[in-house]
Amino acid sequence: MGKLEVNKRHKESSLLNTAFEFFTTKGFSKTSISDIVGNAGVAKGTFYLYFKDKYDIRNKLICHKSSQLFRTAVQELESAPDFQTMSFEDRILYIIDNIVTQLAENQALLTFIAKNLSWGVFKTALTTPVTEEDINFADVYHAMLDEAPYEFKDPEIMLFLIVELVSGACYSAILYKDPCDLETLKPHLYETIRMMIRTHQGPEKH
Amino acid sequence: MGKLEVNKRHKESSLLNTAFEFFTTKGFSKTSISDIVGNAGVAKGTFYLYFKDKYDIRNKLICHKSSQLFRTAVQELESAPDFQTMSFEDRILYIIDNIVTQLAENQALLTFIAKNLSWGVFKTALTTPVTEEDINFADVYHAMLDEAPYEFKDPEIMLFLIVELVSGACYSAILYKDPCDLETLKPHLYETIRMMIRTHQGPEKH
Amino acid sequence: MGKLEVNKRHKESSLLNTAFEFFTTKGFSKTSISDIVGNAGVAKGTFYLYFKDKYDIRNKLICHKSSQLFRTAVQELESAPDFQTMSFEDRILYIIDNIVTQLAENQALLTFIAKNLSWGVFKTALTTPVTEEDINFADVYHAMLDEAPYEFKDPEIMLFLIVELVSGACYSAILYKDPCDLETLKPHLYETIRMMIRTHQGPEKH
Amino acid sequence: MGKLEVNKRHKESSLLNTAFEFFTTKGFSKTSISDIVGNAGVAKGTFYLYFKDKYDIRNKLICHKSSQLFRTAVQELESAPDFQTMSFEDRILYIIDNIVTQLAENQALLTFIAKNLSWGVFKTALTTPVTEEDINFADVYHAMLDEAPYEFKDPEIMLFLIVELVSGACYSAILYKDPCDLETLKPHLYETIRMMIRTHQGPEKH
DNA sequence: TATGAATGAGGCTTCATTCAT
DNA sequence: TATGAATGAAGCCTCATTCAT
Repeated sequence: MGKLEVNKRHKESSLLNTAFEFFTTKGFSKTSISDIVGNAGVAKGTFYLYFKDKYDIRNKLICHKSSQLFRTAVQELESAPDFQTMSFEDRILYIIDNIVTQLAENQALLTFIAKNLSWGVFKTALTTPVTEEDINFADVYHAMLDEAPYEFKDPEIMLFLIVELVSGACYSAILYKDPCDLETLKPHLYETIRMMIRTHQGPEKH
Repeated sequence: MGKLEVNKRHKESSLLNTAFEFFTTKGFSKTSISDIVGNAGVAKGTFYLYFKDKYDIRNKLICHKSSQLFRTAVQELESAPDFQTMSFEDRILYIIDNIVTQLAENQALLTFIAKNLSWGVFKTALTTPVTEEDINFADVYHAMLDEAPYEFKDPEIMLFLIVELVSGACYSAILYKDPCDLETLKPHLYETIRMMIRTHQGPEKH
Repeated sequence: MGKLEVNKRHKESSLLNTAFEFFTTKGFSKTSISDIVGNAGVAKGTFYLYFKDKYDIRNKLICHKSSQLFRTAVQELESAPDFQTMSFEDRILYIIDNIVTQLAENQALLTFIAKNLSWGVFKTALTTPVTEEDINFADVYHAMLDEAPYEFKDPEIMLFLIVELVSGACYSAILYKDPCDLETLKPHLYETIRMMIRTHQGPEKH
Repeated sequence: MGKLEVNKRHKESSLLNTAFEFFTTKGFSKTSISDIVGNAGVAKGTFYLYFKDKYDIRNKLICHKSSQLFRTAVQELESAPDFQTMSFEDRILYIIDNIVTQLAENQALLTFIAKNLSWGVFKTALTTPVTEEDINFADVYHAMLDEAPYEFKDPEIMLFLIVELVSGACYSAILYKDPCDLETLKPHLYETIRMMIRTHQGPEKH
């Protein structure tokens, strides 16, 4: 049993890895199932045992990869030396900066995620972990809100606006340095985010 | 009939119109050249006399359509009764609201533009008019800045951030009402934009 | 539940039933082994323990189903109140009418049998029973001939001609009401059959 | 123009001929489009310029081939030395015998037609000629009826019964010599047909 | 007996593009 | 300019069958 299970897991992740490789280099629509199975060392038909079609594997990849991104950021935040004393605002910015840095270092991933991300997929990704290691960012976010000394008005909309702003802005700045490079953009971006948070900040909790 | 007549004289615009129709209904990759030429009443080969390939016609459409969007917004702004007395901030928001409204009323257009827009294409679109009627929004924007009583720091970055925020946020709110519908989003969005503008506001001009 | 229980005990008949269901609804070539085993609640490999391949299960079904058709007809004939006094001709027509009625009420079966029947398969079906209940129609036919007061010339050819005529004619009349519906056809058909029998009728037995 | 037209006709008939060759040797379902285009010396895509799909080319072939069969039979009938003096019955039997002979000499054609013929397709085939040479057998049949000295009751049903009888019976006799070979069958078959005609014969025309 | 993951050939069809007219 | 027949690579997916467990 164990053997078979392991073998299956192995094939599936082999397909996922290969697909990611191709999607980020050739692009989704120019990647064929043949490309994937060929490099994964698996027969064509086998692909369809694990994924419904090309769209299915793409969605699973997006979920998995964005989840990883957040997991890494949250882990690093929590192991930061001054984590305990950081304010809500600082924590959010820490996470954002961490993710932005990850993306700047992995532009293929940025391209892949950005071209295929929508808030809907994103929310799913951060809410329903695919593998055991994937985290549920929604929970983390709420925990952060609970720890904050202030109430927040419409925290979900706030998060939404931040995510849209960051993802759009970074895409262009990182990949095309247009209208400016990432380092130039950061102050503007982070300043804007701080203000967005403050705007949604409500009264102090009693 | 008129249609045929017009086709004869303006095959190019007939192709553009038909392509737009298909791109917004079936999507770009599921639209074939056959679809386009068939409905445009033109032969296959003729397509290639006007456009290099499928990507070419798409890009031209994006440019043209986004330009139209801005032209309409600017025109309506300028014919607003209180135009003269509106502040820079109000004018920007007027334009944004106008465009958002146009997109909410034309979701096919929204889908088409959003899926294919990047800051690069966008800047091109607003800088290099395709047809004679197309405006150069960059010029308009600079004129607005000139008329403002304040200096602005990095006005291009400011515009960039605004555009990214608005386009991302509206896409989700209009098409999926997620995380909230457009009307619910607007106050948050516009408030954020006002703050972004103020943040970039410099000293009064002398 | 009963179904699962029964499946466990009679996987073969479960496969036969499911296959029949699919063959008569989707057609033979569009039915896959997956369809069959999936709905029969059996593993893929198990199929091949009972049948050589797809053709094998089809042939077994045809044999079984046509045998059933004749068995029912013969049973009803024999339990008819006036069975003892019926002439050979009447008995043959009784059987034919009974079968035609069964087929008219079960058009899926008609389609299935007609599309896949040939005289060869048919003869096998009526000669070599598959299950214990299946009858050997050849024996029944010869018994009927023996009881008749006349000799018959080439009775096998006669039967052959009748079967070909009936099967072809009914297929079209029942399924497509073309060139006429079944009830309109019957008088012509039965009259023709009576004449065919008389033509093959020889001298009275001594 | 002429040149192009001729070229097109050429390709189409090349495809038809090749398809017929494969359908009659390998069978319909085992013949692939690749087989056809490969041997026709045409590109895959070209196939779809002339036929909707495999079923389309099959139907066109059936129509054409059965029409040819009848055309040949009717032509030979009309050039028979005693044509003028032949009775209606004799003429029908002449045509049948001619067709049966053609099929006995071309068993591939017999297999192809028999496996794919239904009264519906058949009627279409004999009513709506595909090429200019194809005849309309319905017209011929009615002309023959008109010339006969007798009225006929339900002549269409009569023809239907004859066709079903002949096609079923010959298929088995020619291809499998089962239950007897063609020559043995003929007397029975033709005798039956004569009787069927007489049964449908009405009063003499005045 | 029973399983079901794996296979991989092969099916059908689409489509951007070319080129002779 | 304009045509549209022809191309043929490439795409996606299905499926009967096997075999290690």
